[in-house]
Amino acid sequence: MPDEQVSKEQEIYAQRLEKAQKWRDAGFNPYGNGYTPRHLAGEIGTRHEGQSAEELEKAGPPTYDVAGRIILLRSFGKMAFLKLRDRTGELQVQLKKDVLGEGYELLKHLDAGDFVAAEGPLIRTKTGELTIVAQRFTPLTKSLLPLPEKWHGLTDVEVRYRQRYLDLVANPEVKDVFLKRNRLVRYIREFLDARGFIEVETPMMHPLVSGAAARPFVTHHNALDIDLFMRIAPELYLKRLVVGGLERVYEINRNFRNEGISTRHNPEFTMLEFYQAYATYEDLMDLTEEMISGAARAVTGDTKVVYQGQELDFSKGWKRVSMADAIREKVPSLAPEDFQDAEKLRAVALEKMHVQAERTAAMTMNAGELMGVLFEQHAEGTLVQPTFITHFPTAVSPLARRNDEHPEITDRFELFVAGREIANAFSELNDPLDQKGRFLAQLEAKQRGQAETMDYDEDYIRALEHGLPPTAGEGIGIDRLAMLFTDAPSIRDVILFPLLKPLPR
RNA sequence: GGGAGCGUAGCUCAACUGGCAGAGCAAUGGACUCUUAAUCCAUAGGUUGUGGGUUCGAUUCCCUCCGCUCUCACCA
Repeated sequence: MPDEQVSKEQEIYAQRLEKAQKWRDAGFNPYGNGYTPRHLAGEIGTRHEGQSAEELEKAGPPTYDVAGRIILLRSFGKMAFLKLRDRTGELQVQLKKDVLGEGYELLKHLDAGDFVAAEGPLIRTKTGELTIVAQRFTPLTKSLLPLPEKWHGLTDVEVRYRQRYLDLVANPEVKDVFLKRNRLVRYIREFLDARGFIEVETPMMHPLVSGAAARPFVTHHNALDIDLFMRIAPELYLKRLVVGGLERVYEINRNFRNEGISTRHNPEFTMLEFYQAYATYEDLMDLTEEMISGAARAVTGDTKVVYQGQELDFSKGWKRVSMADAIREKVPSLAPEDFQDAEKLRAVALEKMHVQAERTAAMTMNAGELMGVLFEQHAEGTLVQPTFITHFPTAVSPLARRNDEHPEITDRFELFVAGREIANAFSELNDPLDQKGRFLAQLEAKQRGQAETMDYDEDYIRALEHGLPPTAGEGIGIDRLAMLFTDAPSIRDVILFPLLKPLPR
């Protein structure tokens, strides 16, 4: 590294190291520990919100002791204002030479980004801002790197995701997103706990690929010398627990799918899955309305939520439409009986397929699979308001119970909002012989070249043979729900550390 | 993986048709005891993502590679 060519960042770094030394010279460890502030910025602000300068003065100004990061620093020679931020809010601190005496010299060695503590009486300044006049001032942690610019903040999305800590400092609204996400998850836990569900944790590393149609990550255990799959879904484990008598269980945890990344897909994402014995998929539609409309209110304050410019109404009474009807609404040429006719469905599906690989795959699909394709092609994206789509083909529902009247469809629904799948639920298939056949059909689909298929899970069949009570289960994508409630255009905005390609070196 | 776009100072952004790389904030030195993007004076800060090519001359045009964004495919 050439000595003459010192970058700006290195220059600031060196300057700040020197300032840290000045702290030490003044008797303060720039990386010390053990200071416990007695008050919080936000609480002070709330408590004295309505009080004028005179009222504060008359009552005898209360003394407060706060600590936080300096996010703004303005010096006027013999006086300076700092703005401190802690976890509850921001508060201005005034440093005065005539109050602090020698201690005021430390000001020269402060930067925006440093952590400090200040103690003193609370006043209102001439411009009306609540301000602690520091009588005691304690530097706590020296920051060696400069903060992003105060006015424009940090907008480079790559830096925002890679260095989320900087994003949180520079863009306070980011914190609100994750507070809302936290409120969402807490609401769901309280909702399910109140209904007698118990929260469990099932394996993340699976010997088999099961529970969903997706490509897995493969990992290896050294001591056992076996390959394992990062789970794509917890489904089969949770249902084993229902077999064991845990009649209402849920898990909120990560799933991993080795697929593309987009504004709606992160390789690891958070799913709620819950299972309720003696319930049907129709019961779960009611429960889902209750839970999600309640969550909308708990998180945003209203059941009407504006997402990317369009109002979504989560008030109960959502539309319930069969998949066939949803397709027929967009493709009127299809008659109800056509959904048994693979050739007819294929002809319609091919109209919208232009990639050769896609067309080739369509050639071997059966009627049920083609119906799924047609739904995605024509209907899915148009479902803006919360809508339950029901009666999924059995061919694309390997774990769902067949409908009693129509065995080619299942007792299943998915919830769509803003054109996206948010939830997937069904009455569980608890007939072990039928389940065997469905697993075999998955193997057959794999033979045909479908990459996303489930393995045959012998132990799961054995569990079913011991008896799974009539049960309904559901999975809800927490990240996507969080997107809707925080008006986030990208899933990366609701995941603290989304997966990015590592930078070279 | 395909397509489109982007990458300039620590941050936010300029630089016309190819002609001396600039501003604001941040930084440094100075003035200032009530600021709210404080103000004023001065100073410093760059291998224009990387590597190559065209050209008298490249931030600008072409190609390689790296990263990001959007989009299609896959999926939730």
